[in-house]
Amino acid sequence: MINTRQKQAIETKKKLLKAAEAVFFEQGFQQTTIRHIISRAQTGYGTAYVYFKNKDDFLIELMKEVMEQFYEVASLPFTPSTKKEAQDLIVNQVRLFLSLAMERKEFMRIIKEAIGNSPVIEANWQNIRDRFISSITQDILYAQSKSLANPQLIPSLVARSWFYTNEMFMWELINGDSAESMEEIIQHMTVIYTNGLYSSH
Amino acid sequence: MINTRQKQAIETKKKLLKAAEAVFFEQGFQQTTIRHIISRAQTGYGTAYVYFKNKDDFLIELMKEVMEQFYEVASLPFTPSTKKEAQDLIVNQVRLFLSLAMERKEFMRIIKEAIGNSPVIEANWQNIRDRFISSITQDILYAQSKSLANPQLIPSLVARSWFYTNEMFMWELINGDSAESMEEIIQHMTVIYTNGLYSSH
DNA sequence: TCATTTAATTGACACTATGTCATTGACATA
DNA sequence: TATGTCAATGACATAGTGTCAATTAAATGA
Repeated sequence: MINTRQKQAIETKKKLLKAAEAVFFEQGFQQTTIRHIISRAQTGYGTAYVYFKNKDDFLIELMKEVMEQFYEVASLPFTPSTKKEAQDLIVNQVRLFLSLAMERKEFMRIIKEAIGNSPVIEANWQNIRDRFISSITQDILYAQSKSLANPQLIPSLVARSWFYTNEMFMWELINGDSAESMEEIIQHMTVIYTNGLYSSH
Repeated sequence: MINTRQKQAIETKKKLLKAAEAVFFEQGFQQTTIRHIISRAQTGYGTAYVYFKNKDDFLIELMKEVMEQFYEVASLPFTPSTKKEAQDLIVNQVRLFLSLAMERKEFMRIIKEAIGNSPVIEANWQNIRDRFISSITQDILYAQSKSLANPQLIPSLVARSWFYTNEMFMWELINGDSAESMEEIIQHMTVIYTNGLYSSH
């Protein structure tokens, strides 16, 4: 059912996407121009605009897969019956979140750069944030209902606090300017989150 | 000792700075062009480049005053002898940090936008981060030496965790998308930081 | 006072990038 | 074979940047 023409079109779009990814990695997002991309893809200038609205659009398409993976991590189940169990589940989710980002280090760097540059990509990232935060909010509500967590705290506020810390350490790790290992970071974040800096020790 | 010419020059630079600030507020950082600025300042196009290297340079100059104020908040003394006292000092510092940002709401929004756009401005902001983080690191070391804080935690890691939360809530408040009041946010952040989510209650 | 030097100001220019659109030509269709 | 369709194209209009030679007006000094 797919004729030569359609194959050709799909092929061209793929070529452009691959070229865009390569150029993004080599030059960064800001430095990349449409001309760089079409030159690498060996297509005419106008061809880029047949398949993509603009530079952002290339990255949005490339982001889709990673976005899906983040959404999966965000929606992991959380039904602990003890504090110990809760801590284990939390550590596990953080590890998945950070590992996923680290597996796509270069790509995440491009996304970081683009967030500050393109409102559409910022909105995409905000979507990921919102999914994690609402999922964590549910988790805290559950923990409160089981008398595991401090019932006086506002779940959505605590969820944001927790996610923001995770996100910032993620960017730190992506940039490679953390002196500590990922595991050390995970352990510390979790201890503070669950027990606090001034807890009994 | 200042002659007419020098006065003229200072006046022109001031005019440009005021114009830049106004245009940044009206159009945002990205949308603003040099032509917008010189048009508002009623100077020739080339004049902008006599006093400023480029658009970033305008904002860098405008940032200086706020940067100083952040540096002051970062270097507040911290020598508590009880946990209660520690908590009070922490709450106080956070309140000053968030208040300062909120007093300059529109300006902070511009800075946020520019951080993602200009590596130089990002570096400036990273400087503020670093000052806060190293100051908080010292505070934690002090608290550990007085047996107030968990001695097993790595101070610089905890400091980053704490500052990142503060920073992210600051941007939230700046954007006006927090449902909660600043005081609620401060209280929650501090409780989690010092006692943890799962602490005795 | 007037000629000369010095310095602030200027806009035209060269350059780079974007997004559009009329044109082209190869494939599909009858 | 003739005709229609659509992917591909690059020239063009537009918009922004940063530079620099020319201009203008103040400072200097004989």
